[in-house]
Amino acid sequence: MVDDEVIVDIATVVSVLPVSGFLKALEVGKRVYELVKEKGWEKEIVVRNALVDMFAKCGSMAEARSVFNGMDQRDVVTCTSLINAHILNGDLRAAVRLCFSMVLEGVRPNSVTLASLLSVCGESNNLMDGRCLHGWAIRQKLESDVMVETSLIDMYAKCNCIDLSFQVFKRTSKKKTVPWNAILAGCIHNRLGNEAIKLFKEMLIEGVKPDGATLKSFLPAYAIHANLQQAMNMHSYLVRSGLLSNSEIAIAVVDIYSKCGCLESAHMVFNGIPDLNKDIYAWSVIIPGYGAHGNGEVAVSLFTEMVRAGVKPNEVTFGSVLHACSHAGLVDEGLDLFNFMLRNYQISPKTDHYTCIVDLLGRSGRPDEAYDIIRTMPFSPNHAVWGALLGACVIHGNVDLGEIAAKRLFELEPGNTGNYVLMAKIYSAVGRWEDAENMRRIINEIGLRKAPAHNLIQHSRPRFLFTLKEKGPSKDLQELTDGSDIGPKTFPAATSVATLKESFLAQWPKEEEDGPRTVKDLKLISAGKILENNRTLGECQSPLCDIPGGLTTMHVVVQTPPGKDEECLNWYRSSTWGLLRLMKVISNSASCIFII
DNA sequence: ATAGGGTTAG
Repeated sequence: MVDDEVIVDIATVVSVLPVSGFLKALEVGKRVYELVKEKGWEKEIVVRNALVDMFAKCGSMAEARSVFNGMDQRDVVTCTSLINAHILNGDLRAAVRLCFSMVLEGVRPNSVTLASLLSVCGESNNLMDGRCLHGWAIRQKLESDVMVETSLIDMYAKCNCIDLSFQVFKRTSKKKTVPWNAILAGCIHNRLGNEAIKLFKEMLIEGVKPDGATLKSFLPAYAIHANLQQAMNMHSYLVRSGLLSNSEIAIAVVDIYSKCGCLESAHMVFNGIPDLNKDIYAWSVIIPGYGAHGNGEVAVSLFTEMVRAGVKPNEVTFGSVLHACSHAGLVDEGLDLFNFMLRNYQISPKTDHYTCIVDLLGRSGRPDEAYDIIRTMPFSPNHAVWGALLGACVIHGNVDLGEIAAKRLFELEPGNTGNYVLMAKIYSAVGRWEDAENMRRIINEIGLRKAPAHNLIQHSRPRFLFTLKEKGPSKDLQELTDGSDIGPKTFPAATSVATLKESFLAQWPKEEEDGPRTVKDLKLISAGKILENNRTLGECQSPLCDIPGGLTTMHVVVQTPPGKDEECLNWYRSSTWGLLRLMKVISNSASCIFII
């Protein structure tokens, strides 16, 4: 366009900058910046926003910052762009800090801002920050935004709190596809296959149209279930609806048939995928499919086929093919592949790879070599690696190595009686009855102590910052936040409790008479500590609370004049304190608890 | 015409 002397306007540069960002084409972006300066468009906020975003997406934080700092006026897009840049850099703290300074500058975050922050909380399993942001969303009155709801559902599900996802989901309008997709994906993430299938049916009944993402989220439900009849029903639905021509969906079907143990059908669907679309993910479904069912030869030949097709194997693929080898006892193939991985791909083997090799060598009657591998591992072997060696020793009746492995396993998994069982088997096999009896005795002792089994799934119940016992939060809030604190607000950190009480009351406009009269009680979380009358009550674990500049969360009980609760409340809601939330009206005499 | 939620592997 420029070369052809077509007239370029602001819309042109604003359209081309996101493309530069997407392609990480920094040089192009810089040329556009030159053009912008030439034309004198730097004052335009849209243009500068697009520039900030472009530089950030190209990984050039310094230039993004410099454009940002040079702006005399910023809007929510400017800030969100830079927040995303911080997230891209893996710096959530910086992102949140920016979010709060944005509020101080008078720029209100919107659903897009929240969605970005929530999404990173989910990815990093950061439930604490996620909950704080939820609270913040409530106070910003953004919690009913469908985008925020979707992000919340996703965040809670990724933090393994599917119950909270459902609570948010319950409140959505249920008209749009995306929240459904989020809750379906959340169920799958939490391995709730039945629940997902039920929801999918509900979705159809409600008349919500499933899209490609819905099916991609939902199909793994059948892999969890591994019910062949149901799987075939779904398969025929996908054929009839034409959705199977979508390769990603076809790959999901391959996985379903593999999990159902129906490799013939799995392979048939796999063959139906165009070669060009057989990416690393497709191969990573079919190879372990054969591996899991003991057909190592096919798994290895598929692996070879994949490499020949020009798809570069990675850690995962090597893991599956090694597992297939160890499962099928293909010693030479497995060792060859292990060396191939080290030599040709510079992939540093992980614990799973070592487990396979130890298992392979050990079970094929080469336990000494297996032990050599363990000794030369670059990191300390975990229970799986020692377990593979112990298992091999059981097969071959190798007491000495068995004892070495068992000793480590007893330390690593003190509650796992299975290791003692295996050791007892070895002793029995070689006629060391007393030692075997000794193992049996220990197993009983462990049973009596009721030591937690090593493989018990730990439920990740949310830990609360604190709860208000006798004056619990109101029901609707409890439903959403489970009674826990819902997060910090911007407020000077070093303020004393007394000053806070005063300033709280001072918010009420002088000309109004019927305002809150006294602060009955005030609890404060400040700079990571929960304080009451300057005494530390406990640690606040949210990293958001010790952000420089000061963030404070307060619980306040205020005495308001009879009949004036609502009025006082509404005023506080719209006041400069702004981020205020009523927890509970204690009695008719109108004392209230606020969380700020 | 600038920011953007749900979506793949062992």
